[in-house]
Amino acid sequence: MTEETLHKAQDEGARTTREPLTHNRILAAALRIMDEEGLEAVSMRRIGRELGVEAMSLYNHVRDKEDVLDGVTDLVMGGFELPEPSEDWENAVREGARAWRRMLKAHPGVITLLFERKHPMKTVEALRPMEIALEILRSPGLSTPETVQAFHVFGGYILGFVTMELSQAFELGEENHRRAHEEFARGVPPEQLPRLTESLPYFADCDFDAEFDFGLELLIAGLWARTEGRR
Amino acid sequence: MTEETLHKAQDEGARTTREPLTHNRILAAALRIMDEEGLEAVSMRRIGRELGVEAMSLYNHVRDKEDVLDGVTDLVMGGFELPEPSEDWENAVREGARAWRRMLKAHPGVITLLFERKHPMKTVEALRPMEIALEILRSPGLSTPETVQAFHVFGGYILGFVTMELSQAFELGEENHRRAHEEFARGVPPEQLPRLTESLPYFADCDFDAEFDFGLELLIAGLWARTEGRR
DNA sequence: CGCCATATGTTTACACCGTACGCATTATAG
DNA sequence: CTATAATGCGTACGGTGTAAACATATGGCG
Repeated sequence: MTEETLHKAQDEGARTTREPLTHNRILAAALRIMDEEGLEAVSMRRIGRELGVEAMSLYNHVRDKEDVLDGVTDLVMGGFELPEPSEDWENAVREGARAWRRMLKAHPGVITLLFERKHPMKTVEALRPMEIALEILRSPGLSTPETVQAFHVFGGYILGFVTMELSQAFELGEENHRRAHEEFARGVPPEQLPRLTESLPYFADCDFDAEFDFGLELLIAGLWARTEGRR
Repeated sequence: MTEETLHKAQDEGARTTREPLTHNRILAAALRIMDEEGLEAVSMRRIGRELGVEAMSLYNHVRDKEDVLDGVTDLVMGGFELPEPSEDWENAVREGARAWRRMLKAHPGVITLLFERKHPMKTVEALRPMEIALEILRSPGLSTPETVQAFHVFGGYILGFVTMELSQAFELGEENHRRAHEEFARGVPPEQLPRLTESLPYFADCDFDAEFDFGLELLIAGLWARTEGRR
């Protein structure tokens, strides 16, 4: 090790603990902000602050904000491990759907990233969950168009259910949740909206896990029945 | 009619064709912009331009932008006519679901308005579609919690399916659609993602109407079977 | 009619956003 | 060492929502 290298290393260690900016560090920071403060909180200035750097410095490692969001999408999807297709088709679909739901709830921002933007995913790893989902759905003998159809049906169900779930359970804390519901209920006239009125308590306090599984089982059973003659 | 009124009327007719700003005119303009240019195009300045007025003038009739978006939500939902509950439960659910899908596709922005914002709807008319949906679902003898469960399952399916549908069919024109899909397909390595590769043509050109009905029938049949003993 | 209060629209200004551009610093290559 | 490239920073422009002060016009009342 030469004098210069030693000196340099010492410099970095002593003078500046700040490690250099990186594409990955930027994406990680953006994901952290998105998960903790919501997608709308992710701004270039906010990411810069998170990394102790000015916003414009990010542009040395990233084309623009779109690029950041694309990267975050790939990051999340690339780290999403879907259970492998098994012989038990019904159980594979069930576990796959639950895994998708867990992932979407863990990173609510990716719903918007995936479905309200033109840009499709770019890396192979990010597309793997989709590949596995198609492989699972196909396995009981579905044709390719039928597989795509099943993907849209299951995918739509999972996506929409989690979206409804998140839109209702947004508040952080039981107390806020309860108060928000009570306040809403006060604005609903029972004589004009009887069904809504009687339903409100069950909207406020319902078992989303069980409800999700219930609808999921309907779809699985229905699709399974369609493939009766092929197995 | 006095001299003054005449004069005034003449003034208004001659000098200024511009009718006064109104809460409703603002909401209508916002809705128009949202449907034609997307939710992200709706800004106070853009609404003002649409009405030949400065942005700040809107604040004489509207609390803030949230208030505008709340109003647009109520406007759309208030004008949304859901088919009345009929004796034929399966058909009522089918037609209800299709009506929801049509509405969400006609006003894609309301998906975001309804599910990515805290503010619930305020007017009775805006809540009526939900009331009717609950009434329909309840009719074959479901308990109230079961009705809520069914609402989440059907609602989630409809919402998610339309979201997927819209996220894929965003491009205006057949040519763009085709080119975007071809470009995406070029980035997908067939040996690593065989299922995705074989599925891509069917993703690019699929019958969403038929696919939607397919999944819908699965849910209807499944739920109908559950109520077997109660009818 | 004159006068004033209220309602409505405008202007300006501030803090945020994404990002184009130019400069300063640092690391590396020749 | 110097020349070049990479990296971070500061400033600036046009966009956003909206607070505050101001201008104008309208309607009521003597």
